[in-house]
Order: sequence, then structure tokens, then C-alpha cells
Amino acid sequence: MDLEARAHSEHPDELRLWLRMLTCTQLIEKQVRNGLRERFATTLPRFDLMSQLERAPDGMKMNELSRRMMVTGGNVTGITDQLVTEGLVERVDVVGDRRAWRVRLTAPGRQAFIDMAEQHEHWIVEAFGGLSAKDITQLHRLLGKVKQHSHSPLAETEK
Amino acid sequence: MDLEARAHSEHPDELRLWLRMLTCTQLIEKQVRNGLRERFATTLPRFDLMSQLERAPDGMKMNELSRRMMVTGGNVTGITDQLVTEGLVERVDVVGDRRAWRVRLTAPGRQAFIDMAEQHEHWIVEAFGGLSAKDITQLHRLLGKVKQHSHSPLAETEK
DNA sequence: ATCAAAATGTTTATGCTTAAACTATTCATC
DNA sequence: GATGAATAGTTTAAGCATAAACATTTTGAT
Repeated sequence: MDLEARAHSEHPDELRLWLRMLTCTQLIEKQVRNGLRERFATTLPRFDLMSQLERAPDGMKMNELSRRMMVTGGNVTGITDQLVTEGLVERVDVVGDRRAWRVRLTAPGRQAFIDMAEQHEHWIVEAFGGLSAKDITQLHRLLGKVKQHSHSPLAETEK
Repeated sequence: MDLEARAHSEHPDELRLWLRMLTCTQLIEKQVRNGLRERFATTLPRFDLMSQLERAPDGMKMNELSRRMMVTGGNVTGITDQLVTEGLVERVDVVGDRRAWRVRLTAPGRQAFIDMAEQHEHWIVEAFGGLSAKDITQLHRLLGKVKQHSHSPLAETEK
């Protein structure tokens, strides 16, 4: 009994699909959150922020983090504050723009991220263990269509 | 630029799939949250709780709501409190068990839910507008595999 | 040069969510 | 019938997330 229980036969297929998609996402996300908490005493948002910084040795501006993480700027401020306190990231001045910062991983932050990312990858691979390689490719392709449609400007017209 | 931007070629396909799935879910969820806020001055958790109650004329116990909504009991307490204040649901005694309540929609609550559900269905159908009927069936089937694997007791063994 | 508009990041108020501790009640077993 | 364990729900403290208001700085048009 989960979110899908509320779907009934008279509902359109899209709604049934949505509830199943939500259930899957939440199940996997909960596993990841629990793993991060139990093994690394951290949270998913902190991991997500650090993972955005991994490929940016010079750091990333707050608003770019906000865009990539798909969360508001105020949220990034809060998570960054905590990671700074923990010594895992640092704020660096941007030359020529006194409004902005660059946030980047510290050396300990980078190492901590590498350790977590290895486990994280393991959890995700396990979560999709019920699918064949072909299934994974198909699912990726179909979700690509969903994403593309969702980003198209046509999607604004409502009832 | 979104969550997927952090995926790179050396990452396993499962991780790339996961980031895409998360992106899609968050995109759609944000649209629904915005719609509920702008048009009905309510939130997704309140809508979710009411939607669980729709098919339960005699109401539902708190712990059953908690299980179906996939959230903790304390969370259900808080959301229920608010809906009670708004007059949309009510707590009813359970005869023979003085610990438990049944939560059920009031008449205004039921009508409010019907109005919201119609719009909600519209938003969801629109969100999957980029997919053919066949795509939707396939996606539903593939996510069924994910869900089933995630629920299997085998999935507990970690590295 | 000036000044309005835009951009960058922070703060505030509110709500969601959790884990853990807690109260009250029921159940099961003796 | 007593009592220890399990169950139902609530409370608390902390963190996440948002929208809106805000302060500062930059940009661009004149």
C-alpha cells in the first residue's frame, strides 16, 4: 500500500503512471537519504551540492548552483553555510564582481565526496538491479521525452 | 542545466538514468505545487492526504494514511491538524480503540477535493503530453520493475 | 556622469519532513 | 487479573525548501 493505491481504473493512464513514478522516486530517494545519514552523517542536499562542485575546480557561483540543483537561491545560501562550517566547501571572492562568490570544495571536502560518491553509485546501481541493460536504455529514452516536453515553452497553456 | 548536468560518461548508465528520473519528477512536481498554490491556495501534501481519503467514506486511521502517503506519523499529525482547522477533514472516534482516530473528508472537503482533482488530472496529462499511448504503457511497465525490485527483501544487502 | 533596471546573494516567515522521545491504550501471555 | 510488549498517535528539535522582501553591486541607456 503506497501512493499508487489511490489510482483507480477510471483514472487516465497518465495519472497512474505519475503515481508509480513518484513511488519509485521516493523509494530510491529514501534509501539514499538513509544511507547518507547512517554511513556518512550527512544529507542528500549537502551531497548534491558537493557533487555539483566536483567537476568545477574553480568553484561555481551561487546562482549557478541554484539553477543546477533546481532549488531557490536562499536554499543554496543555507546549505553552503553549513558546508562551510563543516569545512567541506569554501566561499571565494570573484574578482570584478563584489556581489558574487565562487563556492568550491576544500581538499577534505573533495575527499569526503569521493568516499560518498562511491557508495552512492553502488546504491543507485542496486536500485535499478531489477532492470536489464536494455530496460535501462529504454527508460532513459522515455524519460528524455518527458523532460523535453516539460521544458518546451508550449507547456504553459492551461485549461 | 539541471541535475543531469552532473552525469558524465564514466558514470554507469544507472546513475545517468537516476538523475534524469529525478529531474523529471521534480519538474512535474514543481508544476503541480505551483498550480495548487496559485489556483487553490493549498499545498501538495494537503492535496495528497485528501486524495487518500476520497475513496474512504468512513475515513482512514492515521497510521494507514502514514503508510499510504509514505511519510512518518508525525507528519500526518501536522497535515491533518491544518486540514481540520480549515474544516476540510475531521477526526472521528474509533469505537473500541481509544488510541485511534479515523480521519475523513467533510462535505466541503470532498467538494474542494473534486475541484482540485480535476485540475490536477489535467496538469498530469499535460505533463506527459510528449508521450504516445504506447510510450506511457512502456514507461509504466518499466517503472513497475523498478518498484518491484525495490520492494523485494533481497535489496537489503549492501557493499 | 547619472540613474533606472537588472543581477547577486541574503534574510525572513512559513510550511514540510524526519528521527527520536514521549503518552496513552490495547494485546498477549501467564 | 497483572504485566510486559506492541500499537496509535503526538510532540520536539533539527534541517530542507519556498516565496517574498531586502541590500548591495553592476549594467546599460541616455
